Amino acid sequence: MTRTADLRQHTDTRERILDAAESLFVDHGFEATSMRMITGRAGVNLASINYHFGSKDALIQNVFRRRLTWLNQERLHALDRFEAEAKGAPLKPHQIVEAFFGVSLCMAADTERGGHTFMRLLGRTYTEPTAFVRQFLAEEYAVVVPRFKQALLRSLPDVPPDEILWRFHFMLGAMSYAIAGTDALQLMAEYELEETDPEALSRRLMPFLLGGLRAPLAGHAGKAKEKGSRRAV
Amino acid sequence: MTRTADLRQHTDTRERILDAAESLFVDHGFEATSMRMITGRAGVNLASINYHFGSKDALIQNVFRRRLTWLNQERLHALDRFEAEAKGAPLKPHQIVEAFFGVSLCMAADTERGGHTFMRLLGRTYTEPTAFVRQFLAEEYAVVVPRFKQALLRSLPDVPPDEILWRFHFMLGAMSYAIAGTDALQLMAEYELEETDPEALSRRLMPFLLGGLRAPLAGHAGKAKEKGSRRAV
DNA sequence: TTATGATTCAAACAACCGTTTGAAACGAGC
DNA sequence: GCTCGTTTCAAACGGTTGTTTGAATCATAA
Repeated sequence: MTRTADLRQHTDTRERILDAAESLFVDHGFEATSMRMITGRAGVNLASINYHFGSKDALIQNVFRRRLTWLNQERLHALDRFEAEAKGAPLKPHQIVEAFFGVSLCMAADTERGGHTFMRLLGRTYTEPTAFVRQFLAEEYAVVVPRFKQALLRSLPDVPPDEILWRFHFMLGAMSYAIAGTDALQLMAEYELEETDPEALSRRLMPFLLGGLRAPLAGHAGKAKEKGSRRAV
Repeated sequence: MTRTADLRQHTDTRERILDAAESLFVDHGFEATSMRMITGRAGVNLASINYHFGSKDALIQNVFRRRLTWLNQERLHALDRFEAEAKGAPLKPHQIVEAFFGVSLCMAADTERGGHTFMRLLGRTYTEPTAFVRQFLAEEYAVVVPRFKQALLRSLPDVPPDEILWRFHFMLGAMSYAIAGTDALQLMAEYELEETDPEALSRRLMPFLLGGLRAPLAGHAGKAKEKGSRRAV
């Protein structure tokens, strides 16, 4: 067997399984997606998942690794580019947001090669209850999150460190809902939601993220009530 | 049988099932939580779920309805109070945010009666793939979302209507991650995340939401600091 | 006490789950 | 031609799923 032909065979059914699993996971979740559904859509034999990946859990990890590794590299490269451009000076907040979330939205805009599907899946998985999935995500983000946190710390020196991390987390949530949420929004507001255009989404989301990221801290003068009828409820 | 005793029996095991299901759904998701797990934790017979609720799907709906109806009523009441106070004038954005998200965070702060558990579950369910759950959520929100949208429209007359809805959606995502996310954050940043204090969360989240909600629209002059470094934090 | 309707219970139901198996089919090297 | 490692295939594995059943148990009303 030539080496190339060998790999072709491998990757052919492997990719078909990964594609089928990815889209089915988005629509039904991990648990509710059976291996028979996956192999059925992929047009391959039931046993081939265990043959190529070993188990269903290993398949899930491969679904993520296939795209997430590349995505995080792109995020870091974007940050590298801005930092090289800044020549040692702290980046501006909008550059950091652009490096992380802009790249993410760019991937979410790719509807043809499955980037959109994957980003929807990824957004929902941050809050995934399953232990091994969350631990796997933690490993994938172990290097990228501290890099962005440090960049934000330098960019916003007056903001306490843990505040930065929380706001990063808030931004992550807003983005996940924004991507996964064409459905959820259409769901809550039964009328038209015309624009699924990815560039329009970016134009909407980025100002929101920056506005939240740079918002004045609570306890700074505040807004009129603060302790008045703040939580009248 | 007296009417009261009859109902007592009903609600006793009913409530135990609902409590057990709620906490198990948060930890394992709907599909991965079996009826035997639920009845086992509740200390009731396996068949009692089908006896009291009819099916597992109906149980899921009851888990939500038990708290969501009340939550949405509180949200509307808070809005009513602010509007009565304003005597016809448009509300300020922070009041609207307070009415919706402040009430939500207030429920999430209740760790003793399960409010915290439920809000974590609710946050993850907005992006839930299962069709019938999402449709159910849509019905529950059918009245409250338009009310808040209209209040926001009056409060921010310069912002286009669909922009408002998107930003409401972004805020929803940020809050969901904030509540569900003590785990996710601890996951991405392996070091300490000392404050789970609900009031501290409110102090962090609310400025972020308001900053995002009131952020200048894209296409306005651009990012080159808009008003100097007005909100440089 | 007896009769009655509401709950609880142990047991079983068919259907599906993820995984394993051993044989069949395949393609490349001798 | 034949051989050998890789991949595919149909079939079955034990176990779990949500649901149903019919008898046992309970509390009340007569």
